Amino acid sequence: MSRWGMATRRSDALSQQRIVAAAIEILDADGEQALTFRALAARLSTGAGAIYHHVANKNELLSAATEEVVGAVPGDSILAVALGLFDAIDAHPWAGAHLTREPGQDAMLAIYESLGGRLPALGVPERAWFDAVTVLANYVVGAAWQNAANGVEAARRRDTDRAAVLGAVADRWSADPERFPFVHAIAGALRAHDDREQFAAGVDLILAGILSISDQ
Amino acid sequence: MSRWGMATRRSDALSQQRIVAAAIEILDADGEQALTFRALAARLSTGAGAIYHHVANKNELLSAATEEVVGAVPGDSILAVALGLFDAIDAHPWAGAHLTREPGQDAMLAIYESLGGRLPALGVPERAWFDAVTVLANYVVGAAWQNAANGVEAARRRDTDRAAVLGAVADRWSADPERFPFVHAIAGALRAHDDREQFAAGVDLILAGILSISDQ
DNA sequence: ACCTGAACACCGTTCAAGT
DNA sequence: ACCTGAACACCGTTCAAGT
Repeated sequence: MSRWGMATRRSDALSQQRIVAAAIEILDADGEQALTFRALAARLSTGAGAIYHHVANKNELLSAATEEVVGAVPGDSILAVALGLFDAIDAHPWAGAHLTREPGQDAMLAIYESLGGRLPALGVPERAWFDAVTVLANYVVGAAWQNAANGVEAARRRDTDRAAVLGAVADRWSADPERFPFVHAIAGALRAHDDREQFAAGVDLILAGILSISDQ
Repeated sequence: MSRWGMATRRSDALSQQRIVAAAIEILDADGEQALTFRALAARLSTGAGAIYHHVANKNELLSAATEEVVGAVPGDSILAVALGLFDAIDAHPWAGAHLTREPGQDAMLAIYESLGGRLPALGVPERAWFDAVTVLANYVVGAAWQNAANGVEAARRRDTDRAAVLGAVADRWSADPERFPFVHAIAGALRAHDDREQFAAGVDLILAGILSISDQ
């Protein structure tokens, strides 16, 4: 064996990294239900059982894939980070689904850090940090996933775009003004709204609350 | 046949209502993964296929069960409604999981209505209603589900209580102060905190933001 | 040590056959 | 019309057997 024998190996040898990369390709191309160990093994030209030598189970695989696409979103401000997460979840809806399915996972840690890390510099007192970042993170992930789910729904119904999906939701919201007067009142705003802009307005509302609490 | 023949029938005849009630019993007793059509059919002394005459599929069944336990939470104020939802999701964690899995579902409509319906009386201008209720609903459902998931985790590890679970999370948050300085800084607050009280503080923060935006 | 792929123990859903 | 329960078309995961 040559002296670089160890370095070359089989060039297609399995690894966590290659498995997660292949999983992300499947998830992005065909959605969450397309990710099965059989499909993943086929794409990696191996057996389904081989994957278990590198990832413990499907949940860990999804967590690793989620960390890959939402970890370390850059941004100079809380709003910039929030919009970065919004875009990442819009591009990878399955990551939004996984983040909400497992609230305590490691990927959430990175989100807490990148959103909350800017609070001290804003002059927010330490006693408010925990509440502030909890509200921010829950809103950012929840609203981004809600938006991404609308995109998935629009893709599922091949004949409609995202505006049509929102219109359909607005119709449903308007359907029962007696039981749901408030929802009926905001249905128009839903129909007219721009997802990303509205998302940013929500972040601003929370920031206003944080600063208002801080002054007390 | 007697003249009350129609009214009596088989007393155990299937119906949406009975199926949903049985599903909730299974979900509350043994958790989400225990709800299978076979287990449900066994509890109802029928065949699995019979259920499909009354509910379209498992997703619809979960949606109906979720509406049952989080629909129409009473409360005089936004905080009271929010705490009612917190308690409902704490008592039925699977409902929290389902609400976050399907953001656009009907049960969410009721939540928007009960949380947002109090905004007009607070003097919040109509242009702020949509943002305000979106932030509120995402925080309430997200944070309540996060809390409930901690309870599920505590139950799963039979030897620990909820405080121990939070302590373990806090340990994880403290583990890497270089990469996660902010998370490290708030780990202490997590360990010490009271879930329900902290949840209420988050609602207050959002309400402060709503009122601050309203004054502009 | 890593890989293979058949086998196991399940699922949700369908559907011919019954009442 | 409603119910029955076997059958279908899958899953994630395990594990004996290979290299």
